Amino acid sequence: MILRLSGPFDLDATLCCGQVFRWERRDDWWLGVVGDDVLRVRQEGDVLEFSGVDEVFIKHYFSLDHDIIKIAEEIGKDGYIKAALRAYWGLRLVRQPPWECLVSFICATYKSVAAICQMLQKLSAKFGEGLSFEGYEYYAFPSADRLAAASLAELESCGLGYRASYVLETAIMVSNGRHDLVSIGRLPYEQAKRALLDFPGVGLKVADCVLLFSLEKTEAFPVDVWVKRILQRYYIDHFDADFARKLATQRGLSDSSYARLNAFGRAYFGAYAGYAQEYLYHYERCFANRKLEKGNRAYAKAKMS
DNA sequence: ATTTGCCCTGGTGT
DNA sequence: AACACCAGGGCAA
Repeated sequence: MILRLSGPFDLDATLCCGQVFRWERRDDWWLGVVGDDVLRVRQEGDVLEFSGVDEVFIKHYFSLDHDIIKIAEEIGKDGYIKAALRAYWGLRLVRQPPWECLVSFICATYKSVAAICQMLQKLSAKFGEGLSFEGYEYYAFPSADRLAAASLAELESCGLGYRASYVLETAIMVSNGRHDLVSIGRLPYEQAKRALLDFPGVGLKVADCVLLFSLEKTEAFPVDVWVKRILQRYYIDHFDADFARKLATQRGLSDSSYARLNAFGRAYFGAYAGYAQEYLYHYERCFANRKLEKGNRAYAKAKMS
């Protein structure tokens, strides 16, 4: 099927920016499993070609209803974010199934993206329902019920390490029906965040990722080591000297420091702070780090405000 | 209220 | 080839 895009969209950036882990490239197609559907997509200019699902699904999953131009005007507060917007223009948030998203980011702690992909792949192959699509075998992401019935050893065999018990306990909580992700998603941002913190393995950062990537809280602003670095490099003037020194010296990121950086992101970028976070994050990881030398980075900073 | 050490394991670079 | 090194945090002491 063919869909002519009416707004900016960059499929590659959208799938590579660290929000999803179960898409793979085969030739010039992207293949993914979403819920119980296997689908493939490719983009050529303003034409999106796809199969496996209908147009309504594609528009919803890739957030094609979001007005990127308006969002960019709203979050484009300075030269640095504008450069990121330019570099990956058309990057969009994906509306992921909440359960898979929750497990993904519980598994993501202290792991590289490649390792996260592998853990989720093993989990799906071991516990997920088999789905065949155009001659290949795929697996749906296992339900909470299925994972709740798994043993700790089985989960560990998927490479989860100490995350196995977090996933198991979380699966049991969801499976019991006492913690419903859809209901949590209906709460306002702060309340939904508090509710997510009940799950073992879910701290402030994981909660913000789940809120942003699957519960449609576009104001969520996850702060990981990359975002912390970005804020230190380009936005440090927005914080007092004491806090700046604290950020530079403390090893990880305490809850209070997290809360401050997170609050800044939401106050500064506004209702679509999550979009700002994704553009900044992807830009810093893929573009600024490699292609820009220190001189250019200083240049980018000089262009701010 | 904050800080510190530990958690498992696979990917990546040398 | 084998072997450090460490990664997109959370938790408990």
